[in-house]
Amino acid sequence: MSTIRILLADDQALVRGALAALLDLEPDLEVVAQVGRADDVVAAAERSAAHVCLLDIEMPGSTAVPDGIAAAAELARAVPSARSLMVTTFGRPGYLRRALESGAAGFVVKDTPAGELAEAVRRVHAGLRVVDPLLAGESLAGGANPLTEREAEVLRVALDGVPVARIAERVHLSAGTVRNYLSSAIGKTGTSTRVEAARVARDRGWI
Amino acid sequence: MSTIRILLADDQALVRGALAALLDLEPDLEVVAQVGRADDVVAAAERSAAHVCLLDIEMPGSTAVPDGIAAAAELARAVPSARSLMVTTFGRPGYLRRALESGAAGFVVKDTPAGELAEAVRRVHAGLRVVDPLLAGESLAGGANPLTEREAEVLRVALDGVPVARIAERVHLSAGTVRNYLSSAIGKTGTSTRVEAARVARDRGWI
DNA sequence: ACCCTCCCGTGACACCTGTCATGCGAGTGC
DNA sequence: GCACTCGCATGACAGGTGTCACGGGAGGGT
Repeated sequence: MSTIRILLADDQALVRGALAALLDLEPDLEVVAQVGRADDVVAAAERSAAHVCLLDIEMPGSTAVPDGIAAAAELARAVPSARSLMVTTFGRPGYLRRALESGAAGFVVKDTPAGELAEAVRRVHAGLRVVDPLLAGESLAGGANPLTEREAEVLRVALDGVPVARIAERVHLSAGTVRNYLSSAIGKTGTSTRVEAARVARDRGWI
Repeated sequence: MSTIRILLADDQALVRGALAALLDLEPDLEVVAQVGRADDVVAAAERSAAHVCLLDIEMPGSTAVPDGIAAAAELARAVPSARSLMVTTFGRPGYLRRALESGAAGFVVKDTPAGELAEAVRRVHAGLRVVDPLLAGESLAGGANPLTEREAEVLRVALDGVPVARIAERVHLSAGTVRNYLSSAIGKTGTSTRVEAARVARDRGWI
């Protein structure tokens, strides 16, 4: 039986190398490529003919492919023979939903015991879906994203606490309009300031 | 020659297990304990007679030992035979300074190539200091922490964007006093809102 | 006792923000 | 055409926020 060819994508070289060491302990697994940027994934997957791609979500990239979820979407389109297994620090419900919508075959958080990773890779390679059952429950309970595209846009900028005027110029809207969207988002999130609203929206994967 | 006994402390089980796999590839290194909380470090280090402790900084813990830096300080006090090597995601200058002040013998970021970790462990075990040279430069350039203890305290709470009134009750001060401290911190950080101030203070390791 | 410093609080002011009602133009469907 | 929705903008208001000057009171040193 031939080995499963794995691509590792994580921006932290130490974690990448450590995961490679962990997976290479398994005789049926072989790490054939490693990248540190989301926009390098597709090319490396093609070149290495990887079967399974372990993708971190929080990873730098280009504007077109800014993170691991976007990389999974690109991969599903460009290299359909490769299957994506998301490996992420944060178990945000919205991450899971967006990852599965983007064509990922599996989703594990970095809290998972190390021994289970190899098994997750095998299951993904076998065509099964692998999803943390706890997280799947949260994701369903959380419900859909109630924010409009504009609300999400201003919230993303509001995350780092800049004044409304600066949010307005970054998104090319008037300050008054920005305040309207923020007010609406504050209502939908049940918070009382724009920064609180932005933080809960991020934690729910809404932005 | 006997092996170097290593304790691994990282809250993410997968990363912990992967680092263990990486280090166990080296014949002279042996991972003898693993913990996932800052306040478990000292007991595990004593029990396992570890020589070198790899400590993640961002790690949950008790109020007395809230993170990896506090664990390093406790370790230096309670188990002086064990030496600490900090391994962290964020290369914030203040982290480095605080870690060294707390008695850590080394400091590497998770961007480091995987092959260098084992060497860092050996050097720490040999009594040398290991510090990322790039980070060391930044740390010196950054200068000392200009914030007073109170300013740092209110900024920590301000990080998540809650209204001033809620900051005031959490730190047991009047709202007016909180606004005074925030105003001072905003001036020292060169920002214009409390959340911006809190974020730059955090990124510089001031809080 | 005296002065001095430091921490905390208060009050006042201008500005920023969150909320709400309203309006205007560009589609869209009938 | 007409009504309708939708995205964006405006204006007004109350309350929150950042800034500043000032003051009391608890140590600490002499």
